[in-house]
Amino acid sequence: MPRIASVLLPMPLPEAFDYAEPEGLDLAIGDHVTVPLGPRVIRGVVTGLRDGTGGNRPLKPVLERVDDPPLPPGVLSFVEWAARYSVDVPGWPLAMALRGLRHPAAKPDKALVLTGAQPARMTPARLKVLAAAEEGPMASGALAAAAGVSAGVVKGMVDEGVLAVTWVEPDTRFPQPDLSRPPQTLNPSQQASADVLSEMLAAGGFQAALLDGVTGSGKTEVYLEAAAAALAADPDSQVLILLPEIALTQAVLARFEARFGVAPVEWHSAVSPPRRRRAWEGVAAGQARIVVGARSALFLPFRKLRLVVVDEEHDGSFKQEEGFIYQARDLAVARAKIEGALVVLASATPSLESLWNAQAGRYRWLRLSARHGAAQLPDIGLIDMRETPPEPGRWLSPPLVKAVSVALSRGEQSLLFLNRRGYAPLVLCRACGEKMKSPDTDSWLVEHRYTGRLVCHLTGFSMKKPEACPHCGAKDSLTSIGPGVERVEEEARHLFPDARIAVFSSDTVFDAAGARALVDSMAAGEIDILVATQAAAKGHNFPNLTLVGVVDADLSLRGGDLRAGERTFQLLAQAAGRAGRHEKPGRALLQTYAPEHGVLQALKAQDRDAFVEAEMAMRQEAGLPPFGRLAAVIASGPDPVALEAYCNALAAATPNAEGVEVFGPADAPLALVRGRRRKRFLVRAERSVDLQGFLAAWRARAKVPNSVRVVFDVDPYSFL
DNA sequence: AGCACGCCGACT
DNA sequence: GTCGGCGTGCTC
Repeated sequence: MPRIASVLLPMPLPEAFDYAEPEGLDLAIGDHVTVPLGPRVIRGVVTGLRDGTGGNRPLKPVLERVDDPPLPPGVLSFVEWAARYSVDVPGWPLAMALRGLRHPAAKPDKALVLTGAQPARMTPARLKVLAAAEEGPMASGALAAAAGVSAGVVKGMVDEGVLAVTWVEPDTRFPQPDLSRPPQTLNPSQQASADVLSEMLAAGGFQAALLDGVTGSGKTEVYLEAAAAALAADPDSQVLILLPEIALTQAVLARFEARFGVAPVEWHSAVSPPRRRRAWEGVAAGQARIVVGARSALFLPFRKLRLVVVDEEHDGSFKQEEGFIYQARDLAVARAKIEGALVVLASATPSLESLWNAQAGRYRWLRLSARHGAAQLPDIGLIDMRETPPEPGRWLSPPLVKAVSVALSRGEQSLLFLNRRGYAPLVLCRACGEKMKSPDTDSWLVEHRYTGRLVCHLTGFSMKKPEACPHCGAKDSLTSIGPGVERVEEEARHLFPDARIAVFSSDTVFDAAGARALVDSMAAGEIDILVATQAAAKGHNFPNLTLVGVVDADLSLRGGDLRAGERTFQLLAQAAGRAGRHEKPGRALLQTYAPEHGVLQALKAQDRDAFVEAEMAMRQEAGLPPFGRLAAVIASGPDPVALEAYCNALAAATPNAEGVEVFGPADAPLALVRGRRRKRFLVRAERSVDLQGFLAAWRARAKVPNSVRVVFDVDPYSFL
């Protein structure tokens, strides 16, 4: 009976294509093959085999099997799962899974072996060569060096037929971890956590744990012992440690080497293609047993993955925002589930999602107690705006202004954080009290002075700021109420005319390059005061930053960007880490009208549990993650008219679904990227809703015109 | 993603 | 009169 092979190709095709299996090829699932696709020949992977022929339409045949290590079944399931989760084609995650194979396999090396023939004349030098050659095949240079003779001696023996050329496979094996090394000394808290992880490993099957402990509590030692346990339990088991790309430093790798006697296998963007090939093959062969990598290491072809650790699991860089969009922390859990492995999420400031899972008992919650002398949060002060208010029409209170000027006088940097774009969040008429609102929602229009417009951040509606009140007709009566970053910048320039001041928001920074440039400039000390909505997003490290002023702490607690509060907390925790290491102590000042509020008290008291509880309550009330689910749909294109038309069509095609709300289209966070205008929809769904199903149905309903590109982003992280 | 087929401007 | 621009549509 002839067979049909389903072949998945690393391309944006909606599904695997069927090909006829040629007689005698005897394919297996996971095999790499080449297949004809239209006029060309493409590499793909066999994902299914079944009896049959093409039927009415004859199938093209698989051309040949490619001699690369087959993809293990877990990877194929994972690829499929990841595609559905991300509402994207399976070809993209497959392409990620094949990323180690772009470089050709290592070719065999030339080596010399003894033929058994005796040399016509024996010399001391030749004797030494014979002895050295006993060790096995060796390259001629290495043989001469081993024997301590010149290359001429070796060449003479080859000419005489005493040595012959053979080809040997290059030794691409990785050295094995030394599991006989003594474990590290752990404190009781660490030991208890390590013991629990060992028990979980011993129990086997998919399980998840949250390893939760402040900086300095020794999370790394704990998961290193878990790794040792996983490796020792089974000689074929493999361990994957995921780290944020920036954390993959030599110092971190050295800790692994110190524990296991060998360097771990590295996998990140800076690894060269030949090394990637080697790592990929080592992982596929089950021979690379400890892999330390960035998020894309998740797609490696592990055969017997027993432990996955996501260190700094709260870190925003685990969210891949371009190309194939995914959240590596979430996919790590999925991969572990597929492989029946233990997944450990580790952080000093866990994401609310993970804490929620821990609270619900889905993740085993391991809390490490702080070590003596561990870094504390920075000195956090609350400024009661009722007691020390700013001057009318100003937003920086006297204590904060003083702190900034002290930092300036010491040559240190300040960050003024206000999570609000534009100049003023509200414009109203002094004469009649009318608030300027968006026509189709009830939300306030935000004044932008850079552009002179009033903008609705939810729907994208915008209008020129009118001269007269549209309601009562009074002239020059429109007043800007409240601060945005533009207004705080204006005030800072007024207060500190000589300081170097920059603004970081999506209105001043349009693309990744701009963001990079501004962050670098800040890190290099070229900015004294950074007014920012966004800079805290990805945990940048500014060594000379000693003052963080939160202009409106109440705002970041009220919502807007759902992770604002979390990031504020993480920012402060990060400043704390520095305060412990530098001679300059970090300091945070939070301006608030409600210093008695639970979240602020929790921050001031450095009580994370109280902070989390309050934050959870707010998310729950707003139906935001983890209590509800979010997705963004971003459409972009060079032609604003075509883009607008497509967005309208997409809006009209919104499937009807219970428990799902769709907002937009509005201008996207980065409204202009490389000449392409961007629009965004936001989708909010209840947890019970099949969000991916909804999005897939929606995506299928509107044909995308050529000039427009659409991206579906499940669980988005960028909001500004 | 590639690559072909398909209809409208400046050139050996 | 042709060569070629890249718009759109398909690839088992």
